[in-house]
Amino acid sequence: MAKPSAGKARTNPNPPTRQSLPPFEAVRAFDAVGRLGGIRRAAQWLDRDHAVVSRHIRMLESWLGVQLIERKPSGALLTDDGRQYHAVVAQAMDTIAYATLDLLNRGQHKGLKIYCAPGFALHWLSGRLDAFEAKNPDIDLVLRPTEASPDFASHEADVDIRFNATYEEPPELPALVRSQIIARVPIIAVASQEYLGRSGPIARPADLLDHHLLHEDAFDTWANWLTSYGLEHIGALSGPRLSQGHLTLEAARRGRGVALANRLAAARDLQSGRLIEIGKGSPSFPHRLGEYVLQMRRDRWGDRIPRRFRQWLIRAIDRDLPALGDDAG
Amino acid sequence: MAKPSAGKARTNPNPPTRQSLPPFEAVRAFDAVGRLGGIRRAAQWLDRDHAVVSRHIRMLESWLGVQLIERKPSGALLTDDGRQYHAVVAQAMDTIAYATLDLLNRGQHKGLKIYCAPGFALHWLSGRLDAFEAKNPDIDLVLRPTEASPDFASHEADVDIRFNATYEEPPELPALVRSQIIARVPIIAVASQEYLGRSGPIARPADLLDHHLLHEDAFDTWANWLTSYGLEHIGALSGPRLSQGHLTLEAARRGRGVALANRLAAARDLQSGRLIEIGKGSPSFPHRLGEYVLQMRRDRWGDRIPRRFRQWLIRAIDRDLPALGDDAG
DNA sequence: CCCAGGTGGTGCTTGTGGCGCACCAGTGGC
DNA sequence: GCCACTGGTGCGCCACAAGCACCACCTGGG
Repeated sequence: MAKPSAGKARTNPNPPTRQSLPPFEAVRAFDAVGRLGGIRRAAQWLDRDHAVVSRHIRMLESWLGVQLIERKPSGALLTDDGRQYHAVVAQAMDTIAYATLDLLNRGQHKGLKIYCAPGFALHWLSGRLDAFEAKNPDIDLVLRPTEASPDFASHEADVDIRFNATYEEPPELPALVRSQIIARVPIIAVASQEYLGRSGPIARPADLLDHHLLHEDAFDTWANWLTSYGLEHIGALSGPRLSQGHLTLEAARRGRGVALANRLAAARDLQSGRLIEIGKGSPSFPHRLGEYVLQMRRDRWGDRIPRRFRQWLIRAIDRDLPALGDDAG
Repeated sequence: MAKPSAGKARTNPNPPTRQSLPPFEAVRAFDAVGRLGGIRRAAQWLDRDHAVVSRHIRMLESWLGVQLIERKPSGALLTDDGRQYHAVVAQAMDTIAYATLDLLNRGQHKGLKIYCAPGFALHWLSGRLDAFEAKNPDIDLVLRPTEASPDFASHEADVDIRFNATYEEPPELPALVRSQIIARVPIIAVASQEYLGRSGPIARPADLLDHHLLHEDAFDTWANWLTSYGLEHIGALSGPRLSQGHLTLEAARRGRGVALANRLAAARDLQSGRLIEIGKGSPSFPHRLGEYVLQMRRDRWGDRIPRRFRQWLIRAIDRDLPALGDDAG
């Protein structure tokens, strides 16, 4: 007999054939179905497609060689074997879940501090974040729109979201930061219908040089964008400097000139018609792309809470993206 | 509050945040490490690479935000948190394992009847099957070398293993049978050193027509193989018909002529030098491949025992394959 | 009567996570 | 000093989980 080994384990020293535990995802699905009495209901609870749960149950039944549930048009009912098995399994899963929660509270990672580019917070994140909060009531969320990234070294924030134009030099990241692109969005010039009606025509990017350009903090944004279309020697640009993206959009809405924005930030105005995308679909204005990037400490990448947030974020964005990337719409 | 729903479940009607169960493979790894006091030991017990276990533990710690084990050069020791968590988790896993075993015995699928091409049984399977039996003492194994496939419809066997040359028309499978290729092996001509010394040279496949060809049941095998090299109008072949593959090999060993065999069946003789592969490495003899195919009832594909067998089989073959497919060796 | 809204099942495609391999670094006994 | 252990890690593979779209079926209500 092998040595009972380290740490005076109080657990069963002669484990059962641990190797023959059924595939766990299937057990989890079975637990949910048993609890809720229906495959679709269980799927909803597990936040999965019902097809997944259906297959898991069948696989478990096949694996065990025992029928666990009866499928009725009204839902799924446990068989006798199933009920017996479920009682044990559910109890065991509860045990693990409670112990896990205890431990989670011990490690006091209950907060998630998100720094974020102001535009993204205003136009997208703030409106959807409550859905994430509802799903994760145990997480203390803090969202803070800022101009600059946090100091990750001093744990100023857990997560940061920024926007970079792909035609500009990407900012250098510290070695301890890991990043992931979460969305690619066109960067477009926009103005109000009224402004376009009374100003000169815009057939090519160069035409914009004769227009009222609305700037954020610096002139670079417009300059780089125009340069990316092959314009050289743009010279000194002029126009109001409004310090923040949403102020330029506001000015554009009021017909004060042409603003540069990414389509996500301008989505609502474009849809309502308050702003018009200049050169939309025109071959003279091929899309210039920007990307939203999520960044956080490399060594925290796998942690439970930011991991949850990342998963939720990319799924939520993927849901919205068709409306943004679509050229025809 | 939602309805407590069907089936008067005796289980906790107000489940804890089931969604926040940790990834299960990680928990399983942690359980093993806690039991055995070392990552490599746990890996061996779980029949996994130690890298996997190492990563799972780190992931679990990161996910929980709590350190579970201390790594020492002498092995891994549970921390206080870890010990506490492990006691609960191990107990719960035991519970599930026992309940599962109960159910497995209820569904009396304890047997596995394997039909198999005689050559495969003789040269490969029979020698390794004891390893599978040792790992799965609960399974009643029956291995039966047969010339023909079993009748799956009447459950004559659970699993069947056959060999097909890829240049021949593959046999039609019944609709209820599912198959999987488990190995690709060159089909080669072999003879003894002594025979080759006293007979004419063999530089091209056509030269074989002047030789003593050792046949299995019918002449087709040689005929098809030769045809695959572009030889036409081969005419009537002659030579002894020895009814089974291993008899032709035996005859070849004794210098009675040239036998056709797949490299797996001939492996031992090739290695010991009793047989020589004709045209080895020569551009005139590009490899003709055959494949071993596992087949079984489609509706039993996912069942626990054949599934286990399949997994073991393909892994065992993969371990051996380099020695078979290797041209230089 | 049929149709709308519920149930579970399934073929196809995609993406991710589990995995092995090969290699590394640190430790301790002989 | 060597060697046999320990655990950690970058890389590439692939099986499996998951989503999607669609199917067949039942049932109750207009």
